[in-house]
Amino acid sequence: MTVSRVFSGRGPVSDELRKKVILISREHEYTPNPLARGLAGQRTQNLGLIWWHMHDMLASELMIKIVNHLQGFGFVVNVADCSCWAEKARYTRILEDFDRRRFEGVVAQLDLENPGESSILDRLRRFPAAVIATAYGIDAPCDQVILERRTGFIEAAEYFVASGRKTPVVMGRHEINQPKFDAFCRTLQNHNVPVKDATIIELDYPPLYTDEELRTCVWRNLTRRFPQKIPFDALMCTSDQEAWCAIAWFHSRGLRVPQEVAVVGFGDYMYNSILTPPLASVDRRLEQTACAIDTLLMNRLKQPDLPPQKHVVNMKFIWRESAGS
Amino acid sequence: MTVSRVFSGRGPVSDELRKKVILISREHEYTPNPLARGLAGQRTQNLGLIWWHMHDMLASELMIKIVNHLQGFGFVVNVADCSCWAEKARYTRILEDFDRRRFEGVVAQLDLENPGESSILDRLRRFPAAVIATAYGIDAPCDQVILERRTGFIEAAEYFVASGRKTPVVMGRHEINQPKFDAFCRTLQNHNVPVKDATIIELDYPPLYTDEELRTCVWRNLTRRFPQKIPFDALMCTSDQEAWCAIAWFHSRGLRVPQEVAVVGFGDYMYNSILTPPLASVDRRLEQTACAIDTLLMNRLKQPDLPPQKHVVNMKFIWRESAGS
DNA sequence: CACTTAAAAGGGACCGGTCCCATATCGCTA
DNA sequence: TAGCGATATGGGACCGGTCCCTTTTAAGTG
Repeated sequence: MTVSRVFSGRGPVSDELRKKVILISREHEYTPNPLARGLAGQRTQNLGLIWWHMHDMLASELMIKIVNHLQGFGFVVNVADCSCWAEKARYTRILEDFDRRRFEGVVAQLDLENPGESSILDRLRRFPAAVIATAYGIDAPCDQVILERRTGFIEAAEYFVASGRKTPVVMGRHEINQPKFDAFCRTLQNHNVPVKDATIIELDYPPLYTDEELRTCVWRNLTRRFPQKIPFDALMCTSDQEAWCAIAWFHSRGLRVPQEVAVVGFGDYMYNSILTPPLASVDRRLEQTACAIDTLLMNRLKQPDLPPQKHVVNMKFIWRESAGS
Repeated sequence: MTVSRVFSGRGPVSDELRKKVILISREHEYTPNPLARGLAGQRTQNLGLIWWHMHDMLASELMIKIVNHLQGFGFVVNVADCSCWAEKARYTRILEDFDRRRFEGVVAQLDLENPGESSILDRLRRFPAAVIATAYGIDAPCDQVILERRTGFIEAAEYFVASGRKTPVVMGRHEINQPKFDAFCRTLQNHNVPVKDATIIELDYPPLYTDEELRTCVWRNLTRRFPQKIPFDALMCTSDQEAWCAIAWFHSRGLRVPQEVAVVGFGDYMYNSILTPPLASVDRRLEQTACAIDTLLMNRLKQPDLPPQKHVVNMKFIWRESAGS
């Protein structure tokens, strides 16, 4: 009937009648039933958001920002979490459910590095989808925002060199950080700083860890590797936590930060400007990332046939006193 | 038709026919359409989760835990955020939308202290709802989990007294923390420790603040109030951030923590066991809170006519070195 | 004023389930 | 074997919209 035209906005209705409909429906507190709408037409005003693991500050903060933005566009956002890394099947099942529920679009956090994701990508392709990827140059058949973490390492390395450090090193878990280590080392080489085995300090804590475990791991590795004197004058870490642990260890050795060792963290989570010394870090650019995701998804909804878009967000070095001057 | 019976589980079907239906539907990859189901029956398998402001670590972590649990029960969770404190209208509008979409239940974070919430409560009552409340003894007509923060303050005060501190004080934003201050002071009095004006150090930073602003505020207030010697030997704070700022200030004055001042934070966010001195704090009991919410909501869905339930979660003092011994 | 043409309004099938009720099936007793 | 009740199955209206197509209305033209 005509009422449908008024509320959906498609099809011609005379101004006079439209006003009458609106008036009457307001009287009766009528609003279209979203379920019926979804069943008949295809617009459910529902979006899905699926995350590999939300228990991660980047993930959760980002999620909240995205939810907030998408809400602003009038969507209802359904959140799903696949915290078990191993369970690819669960991820797929959730996507299937999204499909059944006729969600209009999906925001997915995905590790495109992992070749096993292809079955997920297949399903994802059925929606207008925007993927947050941590991959390095992989072509997925959907829109993606790429979190380029390496820029943080490059900028830190450059800062170290520029401020006269002779022997910068980098520390972190090896498995997931190799590309960042490479970027760091390459930058040093580009500035004629020799890269040795000792330039990379590998940590071996598990993917899910307590602060206590992290602390023990950092102290153990540093103590084992450098029982006497430390052969470096600048340390880049893959997280702020690691950086704080390292600083505590340096202090326990009587080393001053940044005079004797410069330290830079990664992520810029919190407390960095509160504690002493204020910790230099790398800003994750959450706001930009969230905006990029939203824009990509909204554009895709408007123009489904656009070729896949790619948006790179470069994370940025933030100077604070721990980096020295 | 019979298929509906098989999938919905209500109504009698012979085993033979049931097997046949399942077999065939598997062949055709058939699964019931949730939208149609919601439209006809009333079970949408949708839950709503509405938060006053998610940009808050307690809120976001809690939300993630709850989403995770509820997912486990086969629900799809819709997340909504009303970050603007002032906008009560928005909250109500979102609840109306939940209603229209026939959500089966709602988890709501709400500040029951605020008398203006009654219109929200009215709407909330239409659903099976579980409310996370920060209120002190208010009776709402729905299930609630009450986050009892005061226990943390009471336990800290008791610890201070027991460990021989003579002049403990408490610090924080006045507006929202008065009940906690009261609990702290009352505990001191119960142990015959005199409470003076100086026992409460009020901070005046805004509800939304940067780390920088917080730091400045703490330093300014401490410096202004205690230009010479500090008249206390133990400090309880309303957040870990405040505690770290205070510790930094004490260090700048040459005071040792915990020897000359014991310090306890609140929230036990992160880094507390990594940094020096390890910071005593109060655990927010997120896991318990999330479980309580889930249980309450699931029970309510099963038995809608149960009288409103109330579950109190007591936050708990966590000893670490900064509290002294 | 008759005649074309476009815009506005309404009719009815359909989306894919659930639910009430009528009918079919079956075993059991009298 | 007719009669009965309980369980199984199928029919049809309905939930509340959208969309295609037809009919009505209004405006524009020779």
